[in-house]
Amino acid sequence: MKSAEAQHVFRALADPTRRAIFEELVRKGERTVHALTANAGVSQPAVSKHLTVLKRAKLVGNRREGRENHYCARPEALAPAAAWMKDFGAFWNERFDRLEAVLEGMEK
Amino acid sequence: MKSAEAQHVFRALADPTRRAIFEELVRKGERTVHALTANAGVSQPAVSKHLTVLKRAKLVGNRREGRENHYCARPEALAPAAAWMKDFGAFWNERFDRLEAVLEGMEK
DNA sequence: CCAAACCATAACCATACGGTTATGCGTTGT
DNA sequence: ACAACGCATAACCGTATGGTTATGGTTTGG
Repeated sequence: MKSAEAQHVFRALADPTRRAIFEELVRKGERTVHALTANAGVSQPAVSKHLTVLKRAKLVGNRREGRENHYCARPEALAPAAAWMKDFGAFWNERFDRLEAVLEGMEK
Repeated sequence: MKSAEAQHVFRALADPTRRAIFEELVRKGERTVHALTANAGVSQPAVSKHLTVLKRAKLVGNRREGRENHYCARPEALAPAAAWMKDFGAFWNERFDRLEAVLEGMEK
């Protein structure tokens, strides 16, 4: 099922440091681990571990280039969580019917 | 900031048992702790603790009636998480700009 | 009135989690 | 060649988390 993916996404987003890393990748685009560590407020190994969790949720991708590892955000991976909100967020359904079509496009 | 609320919501949704409880409340409406325990797959105290977490995130409300405690879903509380997705889900913004205006109505 | 029902809290336990420092391995500049 | 860099992994640690059983306080049915 898709809810299995949603689990990884929700779990990944539950940590503020992880969200901050994801946010930086969304705003600034591709980033090396070194660059991310500078703003993360935690050690480099901690950043690496967070990136592993984000990658498991498919929220980030990486591109190895020599000794550098470039990570980028994959916001499409939010889709499972968004789909869950669609199904169980009555508020969402009421006011954002248009979203339905959007999410269907995402499924495939 | 609103992100503080988003933290509680994301944290609450990170656990599958908690999501299941929320789902049941959304689908079946108001429910007692006893009724929720029947389908939760965990003990009654566990359900009570999950409900406490959900309540902290304002995802549920409760109404004491004699010895029974009736809980109900408050899907509006998903809004902070939805807003976060709006801000950092570039995929959505790109292809579904219309969503932005709608979400702004949500903020207030 | 008294036993049973409903629920929350307490006390406890194993494990997961987020963080650290230490290390090691490939890569790169000089 | 080799020192320095970039990153991941290992080893470790304190605390949070999710679960359990035990308990106790109201409330209710008979």
